[in-house]
Amino acid sequence: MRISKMLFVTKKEEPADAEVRSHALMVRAGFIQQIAAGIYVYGPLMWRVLRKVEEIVREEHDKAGCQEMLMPALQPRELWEESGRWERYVSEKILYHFEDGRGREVCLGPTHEEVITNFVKGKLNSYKQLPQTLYQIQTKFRDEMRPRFGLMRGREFVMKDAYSFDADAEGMAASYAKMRQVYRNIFSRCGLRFTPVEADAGAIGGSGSEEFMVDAETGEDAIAVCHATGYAANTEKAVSRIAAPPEPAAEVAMHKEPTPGAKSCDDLVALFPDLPVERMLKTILYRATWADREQTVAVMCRGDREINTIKVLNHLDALAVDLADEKLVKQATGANVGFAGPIGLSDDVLLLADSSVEGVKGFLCGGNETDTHYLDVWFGRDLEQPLTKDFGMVQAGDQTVDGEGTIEITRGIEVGHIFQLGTKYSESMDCRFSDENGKLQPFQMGCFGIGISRTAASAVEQGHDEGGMIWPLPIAPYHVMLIQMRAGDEAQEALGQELHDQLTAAGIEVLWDDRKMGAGGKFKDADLVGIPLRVVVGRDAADRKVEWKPRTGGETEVIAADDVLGRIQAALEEAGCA
RNA sequence: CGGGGUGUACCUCAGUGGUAGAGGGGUAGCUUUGGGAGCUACCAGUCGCGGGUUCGAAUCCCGCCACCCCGACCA
Repeated sequence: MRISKMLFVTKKEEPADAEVRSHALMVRAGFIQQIAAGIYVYGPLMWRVLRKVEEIVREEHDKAGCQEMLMPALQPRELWEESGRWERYVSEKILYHFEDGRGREVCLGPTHEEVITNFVKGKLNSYKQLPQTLYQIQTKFRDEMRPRFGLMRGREFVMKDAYSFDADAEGMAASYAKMRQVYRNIFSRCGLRFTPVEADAGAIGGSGSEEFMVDAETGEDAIAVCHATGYAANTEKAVSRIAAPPEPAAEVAMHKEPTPGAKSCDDLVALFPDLPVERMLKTILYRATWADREQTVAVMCRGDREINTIKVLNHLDALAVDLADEKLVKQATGANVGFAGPIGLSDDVLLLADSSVEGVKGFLCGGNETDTHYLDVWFGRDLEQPLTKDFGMVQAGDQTVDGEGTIEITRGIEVGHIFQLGTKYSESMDCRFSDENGKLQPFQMGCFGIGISRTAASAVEQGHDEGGMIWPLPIAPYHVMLIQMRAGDEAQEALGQELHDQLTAAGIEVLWDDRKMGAGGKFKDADLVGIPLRVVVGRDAADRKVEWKPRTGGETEVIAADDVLGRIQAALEEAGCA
């Protein structure tokens, strides 16, 4: 394709509102344009990238026996009432919903468990038809509270979602394991560095779940990894083993200490320099919300640790667990914020503790009285140890639970998430099949998502330099950038055309910069757009010589025009997209 | 939804009460031609919207809207 005939518009200046490189570069290069918060136009080059990602996704799914289909984005309220998710999605303000012209309520699908479950109902009737996995690639709509980072978190985005149907839990686990491999293949083929991690299932529900994280500093998720043991988990879910707390020198009776203004552990460390922070126990207050009630919950943990509210939420099986506001803290503790403790809390407060408090002797904790803490407190002696469970957040330097390795915290972009749903939707929507004994059973379902547009953006987040984007060859908008130095030069024009035609005939996608403009601008644009392979037709065109100049790495090399095709084919093969 | 910020040309921005600006961009011409080249001329704005104060408002005040950033959800 000749650039001179294309809508190819780049900007010299960065957009003012782009926070991350992928966003800024894609806007500068004209790949995307924002039209509202979290809503983007995909330009011709972007669309080529998205189609390449989609094609890899399709091929891998089809190879694994999955069947592609397409479900509607527009969905009736009734379907969501059946699964019981309407209320929750509406109250969490995720769902785009409105009345149609006849006063019926509809929504734009944020996900498709309801539609697919409804679709297979009455079609998959027998265990003999199982297992099956169906998928689609489609635009999803979610009214994100905070869209950001360009395509990373949009309100409208392209997603691949797949759903598996099995007769029993073993079957579901097998379907899940198969998809796990499909996902590894997909992200590998896209040329991305990624880490599969154990994950929390969140609002989708179900048992096991894993996320696929593209390694990137700017990722929104923190992940705990251990290179020695191969452990990898989202910090929402991650577990670890921590060092035992230091023992007190002597057993002293519990007593109150004045601690004016000491609201945080830092303040207390300053006040009690001889007391290790591991022997200061924090008590954090939360408000837990269920569909029909609320409850104030206090969770204790060691001073050097943090609470993981997702673990608390899962333990309580609540809809939400939020940090208590000042008013609630005063009501529960009778004190200002910063002095909550386990002793003398209001009776209606549920007290829990993270396992980090186990074995802590002679500790300091809040006094439930402004400017007061208790010192030298012992569980068993001064109060009973509350229900203790892992409610903690892993920290860099923790041991893995098996004690075989050390955890470090890195960041990633969640591009895929796979779930074992179990019977959550098949039960609620009464979607069943007949088993070997003729008994009706709900399907064991799995669901599997890939953010197509996010995957594309994450490739840029992972591949860029000061000059611009660096696309992995398998998903680059074109395979090769053919730069013709001077428009109008006869030898260059002829060789450019010859190469373009030859490569195109060989199935290679060529972006041919034949524009009448200075060399500087062409090179800058080539760097910005980031086509990984580059051929320059310039002053040696009459001798049938060109420059081989990949986007990154390596010196510029003068090669014979006749060798270009071979070079490109070798590069394609090496990148696994031959 | 809470807290903070910004809205001026297609883009990036300057402009603190007195005739709306610069750079980039686009168009035309001449010169140039290996890392965003030079000159000339031209194009381009209801200063987010509504109200108010004032002889006079981009500028001051009030309201609204949009976008961005920081916190709770998710691909």
